[in-house]
Order: sequence, then C-alpha cells, then structure tokens
Amino acid sequence: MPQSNKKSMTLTTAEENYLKAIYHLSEGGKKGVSTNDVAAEMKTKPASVSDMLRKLGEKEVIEYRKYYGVHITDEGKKLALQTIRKHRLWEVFLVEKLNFAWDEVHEVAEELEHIQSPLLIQRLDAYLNYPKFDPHGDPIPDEFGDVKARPRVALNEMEVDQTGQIVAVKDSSAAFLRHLDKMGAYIGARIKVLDKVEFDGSLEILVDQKKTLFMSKDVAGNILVLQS
Amino acid sequence: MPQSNKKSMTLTTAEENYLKAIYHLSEGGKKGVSTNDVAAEMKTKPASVSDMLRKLGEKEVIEYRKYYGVHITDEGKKLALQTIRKHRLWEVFLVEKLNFAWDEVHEVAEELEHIQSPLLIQRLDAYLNYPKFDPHGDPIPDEFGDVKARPRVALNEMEVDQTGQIVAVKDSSAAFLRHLDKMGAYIGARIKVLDKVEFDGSLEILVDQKKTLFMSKDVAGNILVLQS
DNA sequence: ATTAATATTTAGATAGGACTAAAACTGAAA
DNA sequence: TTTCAGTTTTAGTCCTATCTAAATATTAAT
Repeated sequence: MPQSNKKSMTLTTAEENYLKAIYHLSEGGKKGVSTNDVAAEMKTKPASVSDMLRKLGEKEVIEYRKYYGVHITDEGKKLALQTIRKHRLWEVFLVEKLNFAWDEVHEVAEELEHIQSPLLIQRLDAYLNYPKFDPHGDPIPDEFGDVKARPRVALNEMEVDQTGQIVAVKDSSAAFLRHLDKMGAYIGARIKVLDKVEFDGSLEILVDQKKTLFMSKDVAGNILVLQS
Repeated sequence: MPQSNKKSMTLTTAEENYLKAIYHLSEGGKKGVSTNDVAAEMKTKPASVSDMLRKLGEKEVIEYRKYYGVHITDEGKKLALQTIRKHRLWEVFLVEKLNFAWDEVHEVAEELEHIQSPLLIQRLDAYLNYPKFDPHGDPIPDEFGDVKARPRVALNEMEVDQTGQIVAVKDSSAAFLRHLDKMGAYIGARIKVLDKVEFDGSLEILVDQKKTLFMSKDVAGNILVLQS
C-alpha cells in the first residue's frame, strides 16, 4: 500500500538526492523526467534509477508511470525545496563565515544538507541573517518552500551601456568559476557593458567601475546579471 | 589479507561510531573491551558487534581476538580522536554561534562529526578561535590527536571550604544536564563547598558567590571540578 | 573436573543502495 | 505494420549494517 504521508515523509540521504535531481530536471518544461536523464544527473545506471523511482513513487513524492518518466508531486516539491534550502544556507555559511571560495563549497554543502535538525537550520538561518540568495546568486527557499525569484538576464543579451550586478552563473563547474575568477569577475561584481564586438559577439565589460575585461559570447552567456 | 593502511584508513559512518565507542570504553583500564560492553554502548546486539569487530580488526584499527575482547591500536586511537575532535568543535559552534543550550547539542554534533572535509574542520577551528574545551568541559584534541588534559576532581570528593569551577559532567545525558540547570548549576560555574552532611553525604554548594544549593552525593559525583 | 551460567560467535534473514546482463517496452523509420 | 534502435525494467548479485536464533566458547561454581 502507498505510504500514508499523514505527517512528514522521511527520506533517506539517497532518496533526498534523487528527489533533488528530479526537481532540478523538472524546472523548465512540463514534460516528465526520463529515467536516463536522472541516471545522467545522478551519475548512476538507469537500472538503479528504476528501482529508486519505484520507491519514491510508493512514498508519493513523485508520480511514476513505468516507461513514461516521472512528475514530481506537490509533497515531493516541498521536500526537494527543503533540501535545496539547507544546501544553500550551508553554502552561505561556508563562504561568509568560514571564508571558503564560492567554487569550493558545493561538495561540502552536498554533505551538510542531509543533517536532520529543523532547529539547526532555523538557527543557522537566523545566524546568517535570513539570506535570500546563496553565493552563486541562487535563491534560498524559505521554510515553506517559497522562493524570491530575481529577474535575471544573460550577460550576452545585454546592450551596450547597460549596467547590473553579476548574481549567478548557469554552468557552476569549478573550471568555469575559476576562469571567471582569473578574468577578474565574480558573483556580486557590478558591471557595465562597454562594447559588443560585431565580429564574434564578444563583450567588453567594466567591472566595479575600474577594471575592464573582454570575454567571449559563450562565457558571457553563462553569466547571469541582475539589471539595474 | 589485512588492509594495507599505507595512507589514511577510510571508515564508514558506522565504523567511526563503533571506533569512538571502543575508544571511550578503553579510557581508564588497560583491560580489553568486551563485545557486550560495545553492544550496550552502541545500543545494538552483540551479534552485530561481533561482525563489526571483525571488520575493524581487518582494517587494523583494533586488535581483535575472538572471545577475548578488543584493544584499540595506535592508528585506531588517532582516527577516534579525529572524530572526537570534530564532534567537540561542532558542539562549540552550536553553543557559541547558534545559541544552542549545552544539553541540546549532542545529537546534532553526532551527525555533523561525520562530514568528510579536512578543510572544513580546519576553517571551523580557526573560526572558533582554536578552542581547547567543548561546552561540557571536555578537551578538544588537536589535529594530531593531542589533548590538553585538565586535572579534575569529582565534586563529592572535595572538602568543605574548597573552591573551583565546574568544568564537566560524567553523565552528560540530557536528563542530567537539565537537572543541573534546574538546580542552578552549569558548566563554568564557580563553586565553593559550604558543607558536607554526615548523614547521607549530600553537599551544600555556593554558586558564583551568591546562590546556595543542596545536592545529593550521587549528583555531586557526576560533576567534575577544576580546583582553584 | 564437570556442570551451569554467561558471553560470544556463526548462520541465515532483511533492507537499502548499487551494479551487470538480459528481457521487455516504445516510438519512429521503412 | 513490421522491424529495429534506443530506453526502461526485471532478475540476479554484491556490499553494508542490522536482526534473531542457534551453536559454541569461556568462566565461575559446585
């Protein structure tokens, strides 16, 4: 029989990770998420995913129809957002309090997010002064799962003379983050588009009103800006 | 074949917990630790312990002779002390930064201590300003496993008019800690023995030079004092 | 030195999470 | 509408960590 999710469902660490992956894959696109997609995201084999989907389906955090992919349920979305909330709060802690660089925090936060203690998260949130965004500029859901969306635009889509603040990157791989750093850009930097080169679409950017740098269209496409 | 512990042994969470339990049971007394003792400490069944002892023996963190209990090896002691170090650092964090009460921190620290990231612990240690003792007064091993021992005496063994500071409790169960709190005593309190009752060995204690309270011999036996 | 009581280990199960190999399903091309 | 490539599921195996029940070893008492 299906799990009676009267109160709150308890998920194992592995289940939480799968659910988070499914949630992320669900973002943008009403289509169901495929077994193969989940396997790729989780770096496991499709066979393992099938097993897990059955389990998550029984717990009613996803809707599972064999061969047709899955949809996350409201209950599942709520749980996924809680995990994301914890992950991002810990990232803020690591960067702001322990002086981690923002390309070093992901793996550790991946572990910390599974600590089970509502009180801990409540206190951590207060200690960090209720941050609304993590160091990568991603929004932190509140305890009810609500997120403050921030209107963002890819840097390569901005026009000459427009200004804003770098708030996130699409590809947050360590390699890309390091590249950004090396160029002299970073999350939080205030920027202005000085020029867009016709030839290859590359951009000339002014950072913090003092440093200018050039970046390719592709790099700029990975950078998200809050316009101002 | 035995695990070649060339570099550093990696233990699972369960193994770390068993090793920590064995380390604590080893303290005081050269005698080997029995399977039953470990089972009681870990709240598992002796059969489960036998299995785990075999595994820990293969990893050479304990010396295991069937039917004769175990002794922790130097390598095992080092690993246990690392776990204890992490546990106690997290306890300091929870109390000093997140305003947890000192009887609320154990369970959460029990989870946090298994996060794998040497950098995290290094940074946390620095952030907390390299504390030498946790909120219960227990010493925090340094990264090499060295501990600053603090000479402590049980409160019931002190004489009338002697003074000191409460630095630890033997039984740190939530129940006992709450009882202590309710009486008006706490870790860090400066105390003076005002009287020892012949009849039942109970004590009259002056706390922080203003509040007097009575406690049974048993309660006093659970309280450790740094004499001054 | 036996026997009885206690402690410990082995054997066999269960449950979570992962894998490989094989079977079954879907959907699109011929 | 049949075939087939790609996707997904099932079946069977492995590993960790736990349990119960049964077997065996140790220790203490007679």
